[in-house]
Amino acid sequence: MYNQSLLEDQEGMVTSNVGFHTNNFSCGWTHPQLAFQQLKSLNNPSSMGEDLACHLNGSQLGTSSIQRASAILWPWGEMGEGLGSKRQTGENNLAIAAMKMKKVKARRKVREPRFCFKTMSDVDVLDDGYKWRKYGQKVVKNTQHPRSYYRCTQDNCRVKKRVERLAEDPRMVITTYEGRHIHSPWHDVDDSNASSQLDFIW
DNA sequence: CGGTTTTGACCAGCGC
DNA sequence: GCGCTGGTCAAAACCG
Repeated sequence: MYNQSLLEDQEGMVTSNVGFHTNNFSCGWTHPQLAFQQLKSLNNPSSMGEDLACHLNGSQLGTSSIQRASAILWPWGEMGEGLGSKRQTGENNLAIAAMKMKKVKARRKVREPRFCFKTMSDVDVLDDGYKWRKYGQKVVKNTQHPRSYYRCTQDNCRVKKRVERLAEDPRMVITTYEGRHIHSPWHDVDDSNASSQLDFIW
């Protein structure tokens, strides 16, 4: 059901502001990777490799996990298409950044898949099941909060993520993932039973 | 002592 | 060409 609406809107979207809408789509994701898994299952298998963004609304974030969330989903590559009327929003600051990155990546041949989560949280770094090492921090223009850069600690895994707080609402944390893990989450290593539930790589 | 974080320097892309 | 900006590097500091 959602799959249908996603695809129809995705194809039809040219000028809408934040892509296709599945407002208040409820789900019981407990981790960002599960959210992504859900996202992938909703999407057309042929487009599973596309960059995707996941905007989590009203999530209750404990110290380490998202208990529940509603979501607006949109393909990352289309986020910049209809910025016109919403240029002032935090969502579109993100979209503008995405558009800029798209340009950069278009020049460089390799374009890693990306998607982002926007969550309300006191903590900057969500426990998404993977281990990350911080490799940089940067103050981004027009924001009072620095952006942090992380890399997956696993050998040969080149996944990165950026973490920043929304200027308009510092309670909101934007986590952007880039690339796909070539290994299972650390939680799986600790608990082999969990691997059957989190059996995917992104 | 090994892994992680911090932070200033450096680099590449973009706009003017 | 130049300045601005975002992303990355790498040495030093920090921590368990």
